[in-house]
Amino acid sequence: MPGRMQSLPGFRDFFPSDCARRNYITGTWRRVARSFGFAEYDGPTLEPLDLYRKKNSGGEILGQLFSFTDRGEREVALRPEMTPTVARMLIAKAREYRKPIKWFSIAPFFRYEKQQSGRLREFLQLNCDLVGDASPAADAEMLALLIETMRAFGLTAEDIVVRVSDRGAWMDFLAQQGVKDEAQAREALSVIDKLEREPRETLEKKLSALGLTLSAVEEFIKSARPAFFEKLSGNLEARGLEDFCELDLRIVRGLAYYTGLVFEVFDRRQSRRALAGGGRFDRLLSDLSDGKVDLPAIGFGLGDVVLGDLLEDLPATKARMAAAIAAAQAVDIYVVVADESRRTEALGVVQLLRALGRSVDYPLGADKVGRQFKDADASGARYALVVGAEWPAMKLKDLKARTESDLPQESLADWAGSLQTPAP
RNA sequence: GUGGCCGUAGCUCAAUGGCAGAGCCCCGGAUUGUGAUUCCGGUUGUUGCGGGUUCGAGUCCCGUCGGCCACCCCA
Repeated sequence: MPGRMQSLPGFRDFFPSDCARRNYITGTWRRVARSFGFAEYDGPTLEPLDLYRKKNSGGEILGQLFSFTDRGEREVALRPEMTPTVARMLIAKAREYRKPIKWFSIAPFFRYEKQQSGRLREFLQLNCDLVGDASPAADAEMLALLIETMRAFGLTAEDIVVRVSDRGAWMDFLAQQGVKDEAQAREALSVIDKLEREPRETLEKKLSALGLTLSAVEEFIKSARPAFFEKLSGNLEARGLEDFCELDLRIVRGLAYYTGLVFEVFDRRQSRRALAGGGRFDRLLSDLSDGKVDLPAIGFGLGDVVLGDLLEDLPATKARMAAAIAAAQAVDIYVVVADESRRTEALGVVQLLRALGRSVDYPLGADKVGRQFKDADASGARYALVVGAEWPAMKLKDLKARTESDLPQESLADWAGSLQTPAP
């Protein structure tokens, strides 16, 4: 195959079944976010490169940008994350919205990195942010939104875990240990972030350079119980969601702008990349607006790639997804034209059913009835409506129950109106 | 970006250095008013691409592109 005919590495074609799968995921995201009273927003796919050069993003993301110079000599980049965009939007119009501001977006993002399991160069992400409320209740609400989003796919507390940590507790600990400088604290957190990945000697060496010891760090992780966690647990317990959350101070996250609560969602069974991550960024808006807008905020991102892999791997979530995809691709009714001389009447039936909101398919040409029933079956239709010699009556066949009855023309609209519309 | 494994039909895969195959899918028929399961027939192709070794390469070698995995980091 000629190279130009292939999609670029890390980019996906969405054939109808892939599109149905994608819509299942994004539709579920949207439904749950709206159920929490969040409003959908979006921003440009292409942004000025400077938006990511400022200190708000982590350093690593700069090296992963799809960037180029446009025809107007502007340096631009495809967005690698939503937070800088939503921060700009919030700073521009923070005063127009009652607080707390609860916004979500579902959008494609781009990162130039070598693709592998769970990582592509273009991916979708749900971003949810709650702005203008620094209370633990706001933290709990965001965690509940994240958990409910996962639950909506059929995931349980046995499948996934939200590992919760607190950068504030870490900063207190570091200050207590004599790490006062902010740059040093950030350096220490990046070492702590690698606690499970690097050999002990390397960690010891890096920590001692900062005036810390590995044993003190490990003791803190083991025994510290930040006060906020009890409130969080209580709040989630009231919703029956406490089993999803665990305190795990090993989570610190790479991005520089996080200030307090941070969290990541993991598969409990397999070692997999994080499904979602987020945290509190109470100073970001102030920093970016030079103090003009000073609002606390908490948010998270949930990507479609690792989540999709997990949903495929678990039998229960896979079956649920397959059913949703089949339903999304099916039509409600297939009209069988059993007698070509009744095609005019059949088209009238099709037109009426569609006007009543049903999805309807039918043969464009004079196919044999057997062929039409095969097509009806393949279309996923629950019902076949046979228009033929008995007109103005029709035969109505329930393709699932394999039963058949008569349907007079005058009853058609009532019947169509009585059909159950499956939940989206 | 660095390293390892892999690349055969639309899909899943087979073929000791010796005639490129099977199943699924798709198309047609058995069946001119009844679909899940049957039976028959048909198209699957520059073996990712380019070079090399060889009488002969899907198979061995080199390069390249693509995929998977690890590192890095993260959704």
